[in-house]
Amino acid sequence: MEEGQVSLINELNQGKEHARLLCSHITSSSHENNEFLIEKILSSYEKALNLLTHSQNLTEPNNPTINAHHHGSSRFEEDSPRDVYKKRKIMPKWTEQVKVCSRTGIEGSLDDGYSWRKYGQKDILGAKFPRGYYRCTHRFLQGCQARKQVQKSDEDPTIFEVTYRGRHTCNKQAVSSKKNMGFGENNHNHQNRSQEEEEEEEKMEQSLVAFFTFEPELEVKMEDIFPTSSGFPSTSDNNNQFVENLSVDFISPSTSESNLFCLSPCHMGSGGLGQNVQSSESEVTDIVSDPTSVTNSPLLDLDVLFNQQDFQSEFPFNTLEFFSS
DNA sequence: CCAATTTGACCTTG
DNA sequence: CAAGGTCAAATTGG
Repeated sequence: MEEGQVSLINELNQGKEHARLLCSHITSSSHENNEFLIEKILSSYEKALNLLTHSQNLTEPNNPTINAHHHGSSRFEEDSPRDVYKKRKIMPKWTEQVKVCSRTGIEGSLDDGYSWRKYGQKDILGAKFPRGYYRCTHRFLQGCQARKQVQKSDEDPTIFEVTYRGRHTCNKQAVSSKKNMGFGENNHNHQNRSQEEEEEEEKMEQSLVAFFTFEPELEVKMEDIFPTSSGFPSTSDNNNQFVENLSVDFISPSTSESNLFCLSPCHMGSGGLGQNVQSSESEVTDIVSDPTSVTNSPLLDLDVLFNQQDFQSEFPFNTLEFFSS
């Protein structure tokens, strides 16, 4: 898919998400929260409209993760030892920007409910922080090929860009270990930091707790955004587990003033381009099928409205022509 | 003692 | 050839 289309769909999806969040919080939440969400919704649709208006020039210069190459390579025979590299091409790949809010220290994490094992780390040219490479813990037990890369954002150190590759084929969405949340960067290139600082950061990071599985409503949303996503499991098992693991501070009203925004995955990135989905042709059919996402939002009207236009990440037709003609 | 992480070497890709 | 991605031996940690 073309970059502009990705941007457009992301914007629309984002608007949809904010609207839905607003639906579920509009009765209970504070006034400011509602206002914030409304602003985000307006901004998303504004950007979407701009994208449509300037449809000739849709490139997003500042997002290196968008490289929607569709290698049509349909030839991969036997697994030679070095087929690892071939497989890269045909695996579905999507990027998620995760914000770890740190105002109170514990408001989110990169734990997505799966257990990952780190297998590498690289300094990336032009990036302040190294990139961590993770694979599914059950790769050898069950041959699960899922992998992810985690990179701390240059501008905002509370934002992590998580790129998933391949889906989980393992049954066990085994207990996620607190240590495997993806804070991969270590400090071999930050010599100027004091030991105290490093220890402080480590403490903070280890105390972060899962949020993707915290709010039942959110799980449904994540599946709407990532129809193919196995990265955000929604078993109630996991849910209970994480709730049990939450610290009292986190749940208590005294610190919950703005949990709403931290629970929401932030799709930021310049130009409003944050979350994007790419996939190889072999996966497209999987993505476009399964329109059966049902939520039990209190405001059914709005929900239905948005679900009717459930903007898929991969359209079976030319999106821009469809919208602009 | 076993499992996870670290880290430099090695490999692929553009 | 340089940059990114993976491997695997050494190290760390529970």
